[in-house]
Amino acid sequence: MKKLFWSQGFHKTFKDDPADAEIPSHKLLVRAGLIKKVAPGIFTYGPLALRSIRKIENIIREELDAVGCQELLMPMVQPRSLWDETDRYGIPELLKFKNRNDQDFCLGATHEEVITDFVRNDLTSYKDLPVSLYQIQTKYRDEIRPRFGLMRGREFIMKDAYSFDESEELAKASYQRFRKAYIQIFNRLGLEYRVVQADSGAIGGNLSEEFQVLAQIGEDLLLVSDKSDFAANKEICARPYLPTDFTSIKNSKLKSISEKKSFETPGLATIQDLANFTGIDSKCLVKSLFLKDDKGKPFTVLLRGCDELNPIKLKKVLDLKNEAQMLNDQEVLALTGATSGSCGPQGLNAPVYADHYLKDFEFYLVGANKTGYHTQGLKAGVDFKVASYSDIAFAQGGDPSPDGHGLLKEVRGIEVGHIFYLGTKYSKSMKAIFQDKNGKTQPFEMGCYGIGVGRTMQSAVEQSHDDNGIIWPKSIAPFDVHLAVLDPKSEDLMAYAHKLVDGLNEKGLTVFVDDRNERPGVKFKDSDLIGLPLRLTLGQKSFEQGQLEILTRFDNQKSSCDLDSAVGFCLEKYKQCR
RNA sequence: CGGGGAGUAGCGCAGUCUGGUAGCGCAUCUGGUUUGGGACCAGAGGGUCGCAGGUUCGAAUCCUGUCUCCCCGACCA
Repeated sequence: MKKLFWSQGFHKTFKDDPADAEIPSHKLLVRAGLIKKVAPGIFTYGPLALRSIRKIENIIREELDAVGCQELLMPMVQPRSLWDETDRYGIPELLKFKNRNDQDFCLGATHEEVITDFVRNDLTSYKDLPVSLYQIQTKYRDEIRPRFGLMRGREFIMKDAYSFDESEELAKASYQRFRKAYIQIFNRLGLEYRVVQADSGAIGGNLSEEFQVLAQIGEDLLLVSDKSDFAANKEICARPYLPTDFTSIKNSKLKSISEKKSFETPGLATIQDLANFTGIDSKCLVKSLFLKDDKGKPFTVLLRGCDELNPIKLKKVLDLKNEAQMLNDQEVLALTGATSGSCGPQGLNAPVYADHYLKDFEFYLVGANKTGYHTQGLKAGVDFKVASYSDIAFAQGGDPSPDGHGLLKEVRGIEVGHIFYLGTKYSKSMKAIFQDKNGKTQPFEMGCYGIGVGRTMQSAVEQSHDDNGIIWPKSIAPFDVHLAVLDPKSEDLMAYAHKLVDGLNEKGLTVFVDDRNERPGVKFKDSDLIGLPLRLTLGQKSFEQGQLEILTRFDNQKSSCDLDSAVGFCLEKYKQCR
């Protein structure tokens, strides 16, 4: 549809913010009538929202088609049997149900199983590779807590793509092709974003990047270099080793901690307490954490006092199935004989894993394993054994960038895209194999690639709005032009409006015409709220003077032109829009 | 699941403490006056006050139970 006359269609806007919305983009999408909640995390997309979604989808289609990816459509309802093959039916996000024959099904939360099943047995030769396929489809994930409108929904539109290759090297080449296509896509969408290193999470694999739209309300914490394009999700951001400056020990009232002795430290519970008590900077102190692995076996983790344990890094270093759990107070007491705050690594029946920043710690000042006491002068390797030194703490803003260029700063992002190299995780468990050049059977090397379509739309709104409403990037605006006809009862005016719309349509611009019997103020407010790139105002007064007024929404600048040359003028103005 | 808050007209809310038979703004409909930044006047429609039970002459209001929604956290392919 190239044009829409409001009085003939259904569209509703609202003055009040919805009570359940917290962030601007959510409020604006609801107020502008684009989306309406049906149940938590489940929305109806109104006609205008759908137009924007279709534009996003089409940009995705064009760029993926350009790299040889084929579109298909998989079912939303999936049989349990497929998920049992990969042992993923237990994932709590799956919405499960039975049919009348008591057979188990779930709603598609992702489609690795279905796509792998689609190609196996039919894609059998290396000669047919590489293959990549994508779909744009509604997914359902039974999120614990949906929020922020389309940002974290239960039902959401997603583009998911999958690649199949004959070797790791070629799979990684496919990954890079998708990466490039994604960059094209997000550039065309007009979003401010970063490509960040990411955790591959439960989906598996070991090469993974996220496309993060930068926004204050983003749920993800990112670390980005101020000097290079390095960026990583804080969850996994590496932390280059740096030696610690120990001068605060000399300047403290202890002067030195090399002499081995215990002393009373009543009531100290945190590292900050100990730092205040001793006058030593927390970065020269060591915190001892006590955790247990999958099997409940306890172990000790040592970090600098100023650092925070990163459970995802720890999980990888220790090759755990799940993230390690902290011991509770009773368990700590049972293990160390002291209450937490007075515990250390020495003399325990629990292996010790230390952060690599502790490598140059000559003497440790830690809890004495006796409530209310600390011990100084302990030496790693003498008083306790360290199983490994590795990077297990969170990187933070101000740390050096792992790529050696600049310092990291913390920003927030909305994950709108995610690309993974999967390896053979799914192809192996589902026996999806092909014959290579030597006639040997091999499992496919796979990759998977997602884009949250609705989330992308809302991210654009989050990134581009003002107090009065949305400011659509023109690449995804529901219509290109908002034509406010102030006096729709005037036949002359409406006749001109029709002519103008036809002229604009001919030049490829789509037009949303506000021809309602409303007062001008209402129309201006609604046009600001809906936020199409160009607003044309057609009123009786200016019409009689032969003038048409034009406002570019992105900078709210007004100009006007002769009625006769309006189409050309609009085209010029449209070009200036972002 | 833990902690907090809330369910009253399509939307946003007051009324609940102190029980007396439901109200305001927006939206909707009718008539009129208006008409370049969310108009005004007059009138109208629309609510078993989340649900169930109890107390009471009488319950939106008090008691018990239950369901749902929102926020913070845990989770997140």
